[in-house]
Amino acid sequence: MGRPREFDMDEALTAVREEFWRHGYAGTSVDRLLEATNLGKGSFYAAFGDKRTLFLRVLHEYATTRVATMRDLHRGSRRAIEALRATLRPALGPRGCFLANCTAELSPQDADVVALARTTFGAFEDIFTETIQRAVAEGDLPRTTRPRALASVLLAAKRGLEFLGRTGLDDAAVDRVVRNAARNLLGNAGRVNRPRRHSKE
Amino acid sequence: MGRPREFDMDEALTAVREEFWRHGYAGTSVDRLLEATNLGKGSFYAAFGDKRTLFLRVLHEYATTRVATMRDLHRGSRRAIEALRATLRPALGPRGCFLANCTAELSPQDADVVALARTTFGAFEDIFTETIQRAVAEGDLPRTTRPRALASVLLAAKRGLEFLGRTGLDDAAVDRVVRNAARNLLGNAGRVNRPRRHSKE
DNA sequence: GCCGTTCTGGACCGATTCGTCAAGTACATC
DNA sequence: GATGTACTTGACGAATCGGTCCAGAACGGC
Repeated sequence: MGRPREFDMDEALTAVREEFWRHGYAGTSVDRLLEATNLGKGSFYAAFGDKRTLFLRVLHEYATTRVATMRDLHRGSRRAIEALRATLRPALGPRGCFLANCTAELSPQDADVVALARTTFGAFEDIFTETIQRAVAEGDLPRTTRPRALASVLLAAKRGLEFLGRTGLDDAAVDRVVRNAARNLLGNAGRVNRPRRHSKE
Repeated sequence: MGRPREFDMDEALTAVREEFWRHGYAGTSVDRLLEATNLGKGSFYAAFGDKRTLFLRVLHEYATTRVATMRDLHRGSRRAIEALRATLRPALGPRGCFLANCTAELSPQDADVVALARTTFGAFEDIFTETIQRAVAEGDLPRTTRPRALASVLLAAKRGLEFLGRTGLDDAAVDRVVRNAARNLLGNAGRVNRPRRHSKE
């Protein structure tokens, strides 16, 4: 009943997320969103409500898919230790994590964003903990490992590594740090396909 | 010659930094800055130039004093390992690091901020490297330690820990992660005043 | 006391901000 | 094909944006 909408909802939401991701919340004007989605003002406000509501919506969607992806990657891994190593490597490119960026921008003034960040990264920690327990069972981490403790450190390291990627550090440099972090935190057990390098560093 | 300015320059710059810190670059209006500094528009623009120039100025000042403070703390420490442990503990409260926040907000669009971030955190890494070498010499880190590699990981961990503090995690929880990180990365050598804890965790 | 210089406060500017609203349009149902 | 319903387009509004400008005020040098 009624006139069907002409635009693809998912496409529009993706475009919106991309804009907020690139320019931050305050730095993204509604006009820019209209341009990115090819929507008129009426359609926009009818479909999404105001700017902040839409922002929280795409941020929530982003967070839940990130958690789901992470869970799949960990549960689906053949060896737990491999999932942990892969997790350390930031795969998001120079834009960093959408949620982390928004938290950095808005944390002093937006309790909703902070709450979302906490539950999301808390979920990450839970997933890590589970995988670490499995890695211990599989003999790739020492029996003395305290899963939750290591998981929290792993989470912090991951966040820090992702940040370093945003300071204009080239991929090779970031990758070096990632490998160092992996060695320090996860040891060398179960390491496969380690390239033989003879760099001075 | 001429009329002397009525306001205290340092006070004004501090107030400006505080506003940018709390609300981000895009989220801080000039009017807000006027209110925070108690300045008229004429005085403001005459003294500081435009918004972006002022922003970069306080950001630069922040970065250089952070580096200087860090250097003093490390060079002035009696035992190198103590400085490293202390560094891991985020001392900035829930607002996080001003420069890191700005980098997260502006990195895709402001090359100047990115450049400042890189040199600043690069300087941190240099300082860490120096201290780690000292810690090795003092027998608090194993001789097999690769200083630069550990320094980069330490930097990433520090940044990550600081971020966790922004997700509304209470201080006790953050502190637990800090201790875990310290144990994983720095070992237990030279540990003093370790509180005896018997928590379940 | 006079003058040149610098600072101050606020009026003012055009552009942009987020959001509303009304008039028109395209479809489903009957 | 008439009707009702939802979507589309863009004009419009009040508020705010960053920034300019000017008249007046407060000082140092003479």
